Amino acid sequence: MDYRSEDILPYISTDSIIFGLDNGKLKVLLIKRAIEPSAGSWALPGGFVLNQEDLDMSARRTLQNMTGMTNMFMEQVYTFGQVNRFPGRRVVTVTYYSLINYTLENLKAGPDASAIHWFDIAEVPELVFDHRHILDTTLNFLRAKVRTEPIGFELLPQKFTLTELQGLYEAVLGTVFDTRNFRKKILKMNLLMPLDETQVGVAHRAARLYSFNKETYLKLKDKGFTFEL
Amino acid sequence: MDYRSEDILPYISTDSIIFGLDNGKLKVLLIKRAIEPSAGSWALPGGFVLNQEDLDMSARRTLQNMTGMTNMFMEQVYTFGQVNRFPGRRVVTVTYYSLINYTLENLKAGPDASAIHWFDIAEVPELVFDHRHILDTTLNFLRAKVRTEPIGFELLPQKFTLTELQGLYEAVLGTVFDTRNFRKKILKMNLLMPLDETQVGVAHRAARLYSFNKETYLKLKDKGFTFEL
DNA sequence: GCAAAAGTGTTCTTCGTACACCCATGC
DNA sequence: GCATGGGTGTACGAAGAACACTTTTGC
Repeated sequence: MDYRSEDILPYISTDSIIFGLDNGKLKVLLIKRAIEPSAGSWALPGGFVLNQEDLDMSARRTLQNMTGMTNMFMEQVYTFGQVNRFPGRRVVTVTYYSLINYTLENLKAGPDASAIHWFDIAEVPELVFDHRHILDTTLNFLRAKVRTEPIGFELLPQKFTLTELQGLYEAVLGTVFDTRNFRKKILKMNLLMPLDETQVGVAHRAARLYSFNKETYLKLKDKGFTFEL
Repeated sequence: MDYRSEDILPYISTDSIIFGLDNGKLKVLLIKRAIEPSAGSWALPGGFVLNQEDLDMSARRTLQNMTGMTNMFMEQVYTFGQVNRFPGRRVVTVTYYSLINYTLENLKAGPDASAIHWFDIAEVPELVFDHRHILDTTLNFLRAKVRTEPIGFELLPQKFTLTELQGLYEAVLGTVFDTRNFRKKILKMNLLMPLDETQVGVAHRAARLYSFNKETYLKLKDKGFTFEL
């Protein structure tokens, strides 16, 4: 995790907005900076891009170092390059967001951070630089995207109940759906495989589990189908 | 237009995809490179970002130098940063697109270009580096955007006919609309002001002119209205 | 008067929305 | 047996899609 200065692109960083879902709440992963400028403040995880590294790889590396995960869902959002967005020098940052299956285990803060923490999206502390603006922009981007592409599933375990799915959309979009209409709509798309399994260990009627069928989605998409919620 | 090397960010450029509408055809403005690498090839207009210049300003400067226009509609699309996208050195490029009211007058190629030309979107020549990929990505972006935000008007003169408007959407989206349904839908939004003017100099019944009412749109948008075509 | 584009309504189908009760399970 | 969430259908209204003819103007 230590790089020689001749190995990095001095003007370009990537920052990542990592979303997770905990108990029907949308969460975002933040780090506490251990290095100047603004050591001790909360910030989005990120870092400088290496000379021999694609932008996407840079963002993936950040997330991989913290979570150990590879092959996670990740997309570029926007590039912020105001002259004075970063104190003391010019840094343009390319931002990515990621949707991961929320776990508290195995989070590593990394050498540049003294702490790492999941924050409820409604309780994010003050952030360094323009990171609050970046977060807001990304959240709007996510809200638009989640309604027109079936990416929400990335936040859930592979097997999930329809109630969990509805809760995910309610958390991300900040709205409430009618249960009957929501089920009707999502099931009519034929993207969900009903499994011969139900929840276990719940103190009420156990819900049927479903899984998202990505192959079917890709086939339907080719034929002109668009996911829309 | 000549900058000292200490005034530029050596790793970051902006490229612009400039769209215009000519006679119901979507066009894109390209330059012929006058400098190495790949002098003599067609390319997207662009250039390095200055040290004391926001990314948006860099893209605007490019367009301003070519057209003399200021305050044109312009939006960031995506940032391309593959290690080997540019020959010989690492350059990350932030791409913008612009929609302008098509004119052939006053186009200046600038010092880095030996020619400048509007190409029909279906007849774009071979482009340098990854510019073909950038153009394709931007075209997809535009197609998605134009259906959910009233940006298409930027391609038309201030006063236009409904037939011109329909032709614009058909050119951008590559589809055909039913005239009656198109008019019904667009007029019901109440975003168009019918003017007491009609076309002149046409060899058939003169069409009524309309203009887009941006203030009304912004008010409606605040109340939750979304443009959708 | 004819060529060329402007302008206009109705029907049918599809989709969105509103709404309330019984079911299965764990404790 | 009761508390908790799971699961289901129908009726109404709104919006989208299909479709053809008359009007105006320049030449």
